[in-house]
Amino acid sequence: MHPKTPVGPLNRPHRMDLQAQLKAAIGQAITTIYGETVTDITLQPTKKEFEGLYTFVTFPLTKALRKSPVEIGQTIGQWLQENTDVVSRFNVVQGFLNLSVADSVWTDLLTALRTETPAPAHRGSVMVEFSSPNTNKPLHLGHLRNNFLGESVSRILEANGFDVVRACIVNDRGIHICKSMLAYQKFGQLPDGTWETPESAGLKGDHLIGKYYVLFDKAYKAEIEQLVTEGVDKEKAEKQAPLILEAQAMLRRWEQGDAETVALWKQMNEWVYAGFDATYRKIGTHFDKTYYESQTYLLGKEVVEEGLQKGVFYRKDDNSVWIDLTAEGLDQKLVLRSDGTSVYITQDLGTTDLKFNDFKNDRSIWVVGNEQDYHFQVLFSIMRRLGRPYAEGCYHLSYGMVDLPSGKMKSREGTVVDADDLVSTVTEAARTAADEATKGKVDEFTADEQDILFQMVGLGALKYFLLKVDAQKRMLFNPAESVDVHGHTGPFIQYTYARTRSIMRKAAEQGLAIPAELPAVSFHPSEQQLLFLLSQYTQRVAEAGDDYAPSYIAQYAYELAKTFNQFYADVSILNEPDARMLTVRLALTDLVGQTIKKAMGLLGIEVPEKM
RNA sequence: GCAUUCGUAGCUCAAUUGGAUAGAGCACCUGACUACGGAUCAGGAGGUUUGGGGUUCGAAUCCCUACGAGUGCACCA
Repeated sequence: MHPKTPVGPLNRPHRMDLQAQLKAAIGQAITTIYGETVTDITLQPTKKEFEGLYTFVTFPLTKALRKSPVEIGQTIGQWLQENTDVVSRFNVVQGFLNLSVADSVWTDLLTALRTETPAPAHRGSVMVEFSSPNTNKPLHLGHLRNNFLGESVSRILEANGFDVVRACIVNDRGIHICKSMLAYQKFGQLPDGTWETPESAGLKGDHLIGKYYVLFDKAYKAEIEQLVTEGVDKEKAEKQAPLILEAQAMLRRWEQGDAETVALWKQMNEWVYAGFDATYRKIGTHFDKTYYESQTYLLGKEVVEEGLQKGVFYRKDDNSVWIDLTAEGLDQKLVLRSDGTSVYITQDLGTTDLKFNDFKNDRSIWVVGNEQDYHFQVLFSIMRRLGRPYAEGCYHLSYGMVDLPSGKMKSREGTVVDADDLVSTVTEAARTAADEATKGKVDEFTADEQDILFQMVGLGALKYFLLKVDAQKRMLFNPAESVDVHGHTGPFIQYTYARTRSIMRKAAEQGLAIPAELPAVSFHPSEQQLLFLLSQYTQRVAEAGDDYAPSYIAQYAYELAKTFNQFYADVSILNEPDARMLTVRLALTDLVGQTIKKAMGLLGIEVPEKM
């Protein structure tokens, strides 16, 4: 919190923090005029249709001061104008006091924003778990939303002073992998007697394994159908089909460590991981730590034991172990089966302990879809009941499903959008868009440079499309809109960045330099708007960190780009005859470019020098 | 049925966390010194914020209720 500081030319809050300056001034005005102390003064940006930058709402003061909202506004406004050098003008509309800021303050602000980049205070460490793929099929659109969110939140937290451990828990065991393995055993041999590999098939490893998963499903369905025509009812048929029995048998062999089964499992997983790695590299994410469920699925039983001793859990007559969470508004929940084997939550209890023991993080975040909201409520409640000191630092970053215009994505119906295919599609769309742009700079690029650019722009479009929406909301993925480069899109922001860079290059060619201390000028409204947005960057990053919300940053980056383009249309930069004005506008342009780059960086989106 | 999330322009999303006449983009019209980069900008049209109550000086936001949608309610993961 900012200490109460006298307002005046000699001593006032930091010049970078315009809001704090104004708040302090208003606080002092109220104290001086009315003899009252108001602790939380809130300001809001002034609506566009009124003159002013920040608005102070006086309605809440009417009771304490026993004056009309208008009178309070007039009095405070008058005082601020006369007694501070921050407020240059003011107007009052009902209970709204609109304050305009003096040019000198703007100059100070721009200077400070350009020269002072305070590093965030160290806030501790956090683990962000995301992606969490299954090893039986390639990544799809849903994973992309998850990955982009996880990567972006990681970067936002780093910007807020956290050390981040990116963690991935791979679901590499279970019946679904056995299905792929079994199909491979049955159908993987080629006519020449050799066995199919990613190389011989010309497929990424994850896609090859996905292919066999589909083959299993087809053959399995055929068996069910056959049984049904023989008069078996469907439910029974699903359980009796030879293929599913074989897959279950294979899972048992795997659990017993059967050499041949484990060897096949390892081989197939290697292929899958190679495929995943390629995708992760392409979309620009990596993990500091990967946990494999094959190594963690037996964890958690000692936690159950501990819970029983502490009386947090109880054992039923049939030997199963439960926890009663009705006091928290939840249900009774099974934590260990009657045969002593684990359920999903048992494993998570163990894995959570493992994660905190491994890295001693202050916080831990799970980026997992909202169908698991209840699971995480239960998990965190149990951790609190067990007295885990880290329980309060646990957070489920829950996100909504991605729908297609045709409806839900369903792997069984083949409506899943494949991640690799999608990346290729958006990259090609960027190429097409560049062809259509009348004044793009891609002609200056080599073929390789173009490939890099189109991937950057395509991924920019895709990432921005998925990140601009509030994570918790279910969203509609419209393929046509996701590759759009106009309007509220990633490429629009990338374009704006390229524009700022183009101007800065030209300025450098002309030998124009920007001095550390900027000359005094009078600011155009669109310049004030830009400066205002620039001054809010740090705060928006902090809010995005507090709420784990990349969408805040996405919205901000768009606003900034849009405002810059307005500014660009309103005034001349390099053609400005007044040298002082030109200098200030260059400084603004430069700062906008840097800020766009930083903001997009927090989203995991790169920006090009030219496009 | 119970729990939970959500419902804003034709469509996709915002709304500084309770503030002014609810804002952007797409789509649709109209315009911008052959351009400091037109992948841009300006303007027009488009709304009973699902309906109905309540709290408040003030509600898209908080409470209640009805309707509609998603998700979860396995000794699956």
